[in-house]
Amino acid sequence: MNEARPVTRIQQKNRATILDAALDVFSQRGFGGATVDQIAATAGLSKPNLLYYFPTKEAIYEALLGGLLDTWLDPLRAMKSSGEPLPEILAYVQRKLEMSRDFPRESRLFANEIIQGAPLIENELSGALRDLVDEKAEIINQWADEGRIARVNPHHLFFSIWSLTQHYADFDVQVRAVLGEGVDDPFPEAQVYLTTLFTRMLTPS
Amino acid sequence: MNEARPVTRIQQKNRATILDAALDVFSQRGFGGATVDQIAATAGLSKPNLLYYFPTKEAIYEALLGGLLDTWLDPLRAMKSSGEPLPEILAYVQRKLEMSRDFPRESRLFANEIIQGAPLIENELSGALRDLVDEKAEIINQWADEGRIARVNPHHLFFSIWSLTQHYADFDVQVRAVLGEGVDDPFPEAQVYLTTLFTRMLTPS
DNA sequence: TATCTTTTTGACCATCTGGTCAAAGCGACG
DNA sequence: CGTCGCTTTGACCAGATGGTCAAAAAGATA
Repeated sequence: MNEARPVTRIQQKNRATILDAALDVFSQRGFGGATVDQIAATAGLSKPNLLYYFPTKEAIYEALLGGLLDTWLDPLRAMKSSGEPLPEILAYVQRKLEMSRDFPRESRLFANEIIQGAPLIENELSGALRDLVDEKAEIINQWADEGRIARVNPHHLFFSIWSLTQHYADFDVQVRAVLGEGVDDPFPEAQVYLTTLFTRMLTPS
Repeated sequence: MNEARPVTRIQQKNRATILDAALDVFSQRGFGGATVDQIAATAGLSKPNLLYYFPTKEAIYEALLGGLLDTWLDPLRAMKSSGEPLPEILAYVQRKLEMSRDFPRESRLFANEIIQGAPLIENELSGALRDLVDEKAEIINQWADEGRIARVNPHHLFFSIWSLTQHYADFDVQVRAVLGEGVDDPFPEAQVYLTTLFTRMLTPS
C-alpha cells in the first residue's frame, strides 16, 4: 500500500517555486482572479509542466492554505498562563505584527479567503481556531479575575489584536498612501502605537 | 452639447438593480472572480440587457467604487474640532461600526480593492483621503496639545479605528465562527469593547 | 553506453468569458 | 390605431481559461 515514492530534488525545488509564485498571484488577485498561466509564468514554468506537479488550480490553492491557519495561530499558542499577563499579551501582539511585516502575502491570502466567505477553511475556523481561542480566552478571564489585567471581553480582545496587526499587511497600500512619501516603514511607529494601546487597555485601573 | 437625455423610470430601476447585484457578486468574489453572467443572473436580467445599461464589466465596478470612498469618509468629515474631543472620536468610531453593520458588502468591496493593490483608487487614496486625514490629524494633535486627550500618533489612531470597525464586516465569517452559535449579533458587544478601548486609549493620564 | 524513469513541452480541446448585433417586443403619445 | 424611441433578446464571436496527451528531452543507474 504505502508506495514509497521518493521525492526528487527537482520535485522539491519546483513545488516550492510554484507555491511561491502562486502565493504572489493568489494573494494579489484572489482565487477566481488568478490564472494558471499567470502562476506558471511567475514560476518560470510552462503550464503543462506546472500541472505535472499540481493536478489543478484548486490543488495549488489548497496546498497554500493548508497549514496557513496553523502557522497563523502559533503565536497565540505561545501565550502561556504561567507568564506575566501584560507582557504575554504584548508579546503576542508584537509577534503578530512581525508576521504582518514579514509575511504580508500570506496575510492577504488569508484575508481574501475570509472576505470571500472562507469556503475552504470554514470548518477549521469553527473547529480548531474556535477551540484554541476559547482556551486562551479562559486565561484572559483568569488574569482579570486575579486583578492582574483590566477586565475586557476576551474574544473581542483577540479580534482587536488580529485586526490591528493584520491591517498593516492587508491595507498596506492605504497605510502608505496616507502616511505619504516621508514614511518608508510604518512598522516601528505601529509597534509603539499598539504597545501603548494594549497597555492602556489592559492595565488595571 | 448638453444632450438632455431623460432618464426613464425603467433605467433608474434597472441601473439600481444591476448595481445591487454587482455589489453582491463583486464583494464576494472580487473583480477578477466575478463574471458578467453571475451579475446578470443575480439581477434577473439577460447578459445583453445588462450590457445595455453598462457598457463593460469594468464600468459596473467603477460605478460601484466611485463615490464609495467618499461615503466611507463622511463620518470622518463630521468630526469637528469644535466638539468635545473624546465624544467626537467615540461618535466617529460608532458611526464607522454602524456602517460595518449596515453596509458589510460595501466594506468588503473596498477591502478587496485595497488588498489587491487599489489599482482603481490609488490616486484618491494619496489625494483626497490623505488630505482629509492630515487635516483631521491636526485636530487630534491640537486636542493633545491642550491636554484634552492623551497624546497618540494621530495617523495610527485612524488606522486603528478603521481596522477595528471594518474587521466586523470584512471578517464576519471568522468572527461568527469564533463566537459560536450562541451569539447571533456580535455588534452590541463590539460597540462596548471599542468604546472602552478608545476611552482608555485617549483619556489623559 | 544502454536502459529506465522523471521531467518538459507543443499541440490540442471543451468550456467559459466579455462583448456585439440585428431584430423583435413594448410602451408612450399623438 | 400608428408611429417612434426605448428595452429586451437569441444567436453569435474572438479570445481566454483550465486541463489533456503523446512524444521528446533530460537525468539517473548500471
